[in-house]
Amino acid sequence: MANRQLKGRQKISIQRIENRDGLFASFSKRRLGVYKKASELSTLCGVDVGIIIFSPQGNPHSFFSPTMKSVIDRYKNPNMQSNYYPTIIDTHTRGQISNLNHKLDDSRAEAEAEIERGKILKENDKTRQKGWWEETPVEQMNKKQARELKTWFENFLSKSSIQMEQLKRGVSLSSTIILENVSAHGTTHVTTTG
Amino acid sequence: MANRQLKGRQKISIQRIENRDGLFASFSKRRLGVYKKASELSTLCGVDVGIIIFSPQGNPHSFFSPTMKSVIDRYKNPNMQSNYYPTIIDTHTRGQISNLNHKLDDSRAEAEAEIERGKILKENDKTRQKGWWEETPVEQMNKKQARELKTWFENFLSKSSIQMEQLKRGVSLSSTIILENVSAHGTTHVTTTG
DNA sequence: AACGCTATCGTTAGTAG
DNA sequence: CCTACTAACGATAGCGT
Repeated sequence: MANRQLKGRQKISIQRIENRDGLFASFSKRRLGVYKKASELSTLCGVDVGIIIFSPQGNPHSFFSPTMKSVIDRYKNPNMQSNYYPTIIDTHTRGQISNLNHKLDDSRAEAEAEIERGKILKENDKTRQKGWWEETPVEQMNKKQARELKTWFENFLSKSSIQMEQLKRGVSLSSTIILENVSAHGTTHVTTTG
Repeated sequence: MANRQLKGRQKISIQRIENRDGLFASFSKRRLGVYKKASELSTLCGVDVGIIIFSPQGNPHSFFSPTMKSVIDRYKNPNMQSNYYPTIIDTHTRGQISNLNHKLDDSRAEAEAEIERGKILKENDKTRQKGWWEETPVEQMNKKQARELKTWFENFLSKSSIQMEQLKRGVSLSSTIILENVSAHGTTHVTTTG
């Protein structure tokens, strides 16, 4: 804290950042920013949100809110109260997480997952006022990612059932089984680095 | 402008909004806010972003940036310059849009699409500094939405090819054909009300 | 019920550690 | 790479039209 003559935020024009370090820094900050906005939207309005972002390196990151499971549950039972989820997620997830960690067979992936998870939890802590979200662990499934994304998408597909009917027919997959295997938890956040 | 004693923005806690009107208002504003953040992220960092949001009424909205087509193109040809897209999109899209309008056979959907389209274009106009984005028309395909989402997802799947390989096998679909039929354009924004 | 306004809040660029 | 800090910018809640 030597040079207390900071310039603070300056205006930038929205065009590709050329500086590599600056680009990665901005990507990290803004990716989380988008997630936060999305989670706020989800909580405020009680809606389902899914996001997929490819990093500059080409790695996929995804974010789901409130939950893949909640999407299905709510689809099946629209009258379910919204405060039904917190409990389910809170109790259901803690066990899930450690299970999932054991399922990760790539130790590097596991380490990364742990870091990422800690980051998000900390973020939650910083802005604590989210109800279920503030207690929501984050799941990392580098190895299971494809399955995850697919399952999530399937669920969304099934939600807009009528128009989708014909398309669903072309898509096999036992979404439910996969879902129950790998994800029955709170907001999901998947990152792959490989 | 009678009562100039506005309170301005007040702090809110992030929990479900009970007031229906307020909820819808917030949803509209914040959905666009998320899109804007996502488009900025996409432009600043040159990355692909896809978002799906279900409205409080259960209608799916989605947002893609920069483009489903760009995702594939970039996947096929990673060395392609980023300023390649603006031209393609600008010229390619204008024709696409009117074509798509003719394809809409539900007049209600068409009307809604037009409103939505106008809204986004106006939004673009308000924040003009985005390069290709400021010229990017928005496409509405209520009837084609399922196909769209699917195609987009397929493209993302194919991008993270190695891990996905086995899963892709379970998913048939001629993504490319569909893509070229209904979308070869700039940022895509799909909304369904039905 | 979408749009304009503006005070205020929340996000983030710039910077240092 | 991440964390912290700050100042500035950008998003938006609350109103009014």
